[in-house]
Amino acid sequence: MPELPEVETIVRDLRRKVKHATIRRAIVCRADLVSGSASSFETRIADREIDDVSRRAKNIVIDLGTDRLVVNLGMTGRLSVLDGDEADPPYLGVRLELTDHRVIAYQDVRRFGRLELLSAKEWRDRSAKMGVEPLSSEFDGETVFRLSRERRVAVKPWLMDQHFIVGVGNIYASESLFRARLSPRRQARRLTRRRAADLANAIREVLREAIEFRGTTLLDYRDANGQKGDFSSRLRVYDREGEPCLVCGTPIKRIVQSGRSTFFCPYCQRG
DNA sequence: AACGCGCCCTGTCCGC
DNA sequence: TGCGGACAGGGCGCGT
Repeated sequence: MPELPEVETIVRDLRRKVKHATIRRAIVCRADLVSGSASSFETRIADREIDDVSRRAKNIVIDLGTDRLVVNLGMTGRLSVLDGDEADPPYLGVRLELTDHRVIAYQDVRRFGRLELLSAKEWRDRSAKMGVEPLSSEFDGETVFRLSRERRVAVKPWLMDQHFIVGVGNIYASESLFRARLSPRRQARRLTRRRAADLANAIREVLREAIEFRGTTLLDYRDANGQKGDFSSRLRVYDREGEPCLVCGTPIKRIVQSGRSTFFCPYCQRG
């Protein structure tokens, strides 16, 4: 479900709401969602203060001092702050009860998500192995050019491979390629420096705009307040099969690459 | 090594 | 109306 803009939206909400709050106790309702045993997870997280909330790739990182609670939302995970007197929401996986009686709730219909408790060092090592952040200052056309060398895979699945660039998933991969006027089927290694620069700019632009609009809700995504994202209506190709291209009017095409849907304009994206 | 594919799981929608 | 299949924002592990 959530790609970089959706995760970033949740992180900003959470930071504002629960930074410096203290977790009184954790209750694991679905043991398969947490790493290690449910009881050790509950024990380790009790009586911890939340020093900060941040994002790395598509992960929400809750800084608990010596430990990091790392939440990956999978396809349908939701993290929200509840008042505490309300009933448990559906598909509740984990409840983090705060000392001020609010509750951070993790819900997940499909249970592809994960909550992991790592030491600061374990998290640092994990983070060091991840790809480059597309909104960081080290990301530019040269980065895209360098990382794509010798990659025979098509550029669209390459964009979604978190070993190279993080945070871009199925929606924003299609949207970035449309803005850069690049064919999703082109081999990554065939990108010229010029095309790589166009793609880097398109990625940054679409991610920034999507964050401004608080992310894209197709079905399940909600922010930390339970609200939908507003970027859905700004999508130019994703989920628009058969509809006219907003630039040239050609019907948008859907193909399958690496088992995932790709949407593109066969006329504008010949390059 | 790099890449494609199946799988994890539940819900929804569409065609017959 | 009912049913089976396709599909859904992610990521891992397997085989080639």
